Amino acid sequence: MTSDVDGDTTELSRPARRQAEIAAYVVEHGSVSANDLVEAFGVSVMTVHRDLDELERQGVVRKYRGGVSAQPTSVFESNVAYRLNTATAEKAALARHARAMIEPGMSVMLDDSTSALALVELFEGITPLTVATNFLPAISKLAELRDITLLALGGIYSPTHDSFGGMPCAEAVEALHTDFLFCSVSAVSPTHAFHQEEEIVLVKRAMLRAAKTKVLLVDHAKLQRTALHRLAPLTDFDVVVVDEKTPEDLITPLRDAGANVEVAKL
Amino acid sequence: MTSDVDGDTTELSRPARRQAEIAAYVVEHGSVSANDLVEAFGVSVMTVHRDLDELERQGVVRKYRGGVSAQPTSVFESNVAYRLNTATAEKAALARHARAMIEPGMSVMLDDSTSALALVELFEGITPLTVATNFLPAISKLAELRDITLLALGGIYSPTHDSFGGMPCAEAVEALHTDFLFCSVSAVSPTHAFHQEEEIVLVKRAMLRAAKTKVLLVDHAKLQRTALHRLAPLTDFDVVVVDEKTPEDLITPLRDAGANVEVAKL
DNA sequence: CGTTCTTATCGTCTTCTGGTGTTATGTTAT
DNA sequence: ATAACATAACACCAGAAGACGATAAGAACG
Repeated sequence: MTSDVDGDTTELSRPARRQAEIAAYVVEHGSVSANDLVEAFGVSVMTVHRDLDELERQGVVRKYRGGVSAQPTSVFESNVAYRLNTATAEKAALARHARAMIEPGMSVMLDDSTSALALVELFEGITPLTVATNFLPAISKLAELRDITLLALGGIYSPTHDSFGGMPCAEAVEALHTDFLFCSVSAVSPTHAFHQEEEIVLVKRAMLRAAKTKVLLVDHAKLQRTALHRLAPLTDFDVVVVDEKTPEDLITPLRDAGANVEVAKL
Repeated sequence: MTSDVDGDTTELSRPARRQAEIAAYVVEHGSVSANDLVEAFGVSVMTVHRDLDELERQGVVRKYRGGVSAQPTSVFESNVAYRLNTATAEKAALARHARAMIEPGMSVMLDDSTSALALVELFEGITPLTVATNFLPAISKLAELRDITLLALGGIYSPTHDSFGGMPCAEAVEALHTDFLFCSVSAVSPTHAFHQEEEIVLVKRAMLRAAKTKVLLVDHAKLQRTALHRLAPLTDFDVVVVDEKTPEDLITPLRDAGANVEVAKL
């Protein structure tokens, strides 16, 4: 039996999904041998090793002779493959809601979040548009679109996030000023937004400074989690968008704390 | 009959090749109708339009009702699809020669040239390595490689070159200093390197300032052409690599002018 | 020195998407 | 209004790449 992390199991190719599941399995067990995984997932040793190689490349596990061990769960949680797997329907709803705010001719900044990626899919038709992002999948997609001015935010590539970061990226952000920022984080308390990794926080903070209207996209799973680094108070965002499945009693505290919460329908 | 721009017709997918040929056709005829192209290339109207859309996106032609017209040939010549089509064997040889200069642990900068792209293919095995580039195909490829620190040089995306440029890019370059720069240009005289587009020149100049050892990759076709903007004297480059097919009487003038010319074998 | 684990290489299979034409609908000119 | 042209929306096909396992060669461990 495979340990199903999340309810949602659509989207994403089979190997990628299995890799995410293996990652979860490893995190859960601390450390396991290749043979354990062969049994648990019913694939050949070779395939297991290939999966583990990829996960190691992304920085999620460490390989040693005889098995693998998990890295701190923080990096697992910010792993792209994992994130792509979770709450895709909710993210699509958030993206549609965000899209409605954008008018042709505007400039938009996107962070390296899968929610932002969902938004990119909807850009065709709101042209012309200027989009700045440090997220490689988003960059690749936008490069193929007409009538979109793409401003890539360079920096040091992170295989875990599939995006660019570090000081070079922060500097690139600082040179800009856009109408909108759409971003997401890994955890949201009633008062603040949080993220696990300091490097990412660095870039996100810069982005917050570089945009006029700041929008935070939050699927309801984020509201019950916590993470290490405090990114910013929710009142720093002009809008906080949550999905429809968010229970009322989680929304109220946000509003009480002064956040401007909107609910994305469907 | 299709107008064959260059002797070489390998590499590159069929549609991409046809698009390059269509582009050449349009440049030659100044302006043509879609139906002309249907006859000339033996494909359906729909396909012609799709090709033209793509070429327009790249900035190579302008569409209007009833046909298309050519843009200045300079942009045609710097079109990626076109460049990928030319002298692939020579570029591979140049790349192999360049590869031999690189040792594990070094930092390398690449410009948005197809010669540089050929070099990327050879990077596996020279790890660890730090690579900085503004060329999207190179970035995508490098992102998948292990043990390579990828530093993306962001900026404004150019569909024609499939790379990032402008001031943001130049600034990103200025913040760096690498061991090597491998770059190429569109034309080389006995004394100078040239390029058609000012924006590109801006970035390349910055790159020249940001690297310790500067290597210019030149396939022999470049030696008989000229272009608008003077980029730099050849003596600014530590090495100028030419391919084996270059006639002696084209190499001698370069050496006489003080360039350090090396010939890439095979 | 053998055992266990890992990697390399090959062949097969499948999946998928890129490329295309056809038909139908929309748009712009005259 | 109608003809010419452009786009949109299917559906099809093929080639390529991905995914996987079996086997064999290689490396680390005891």
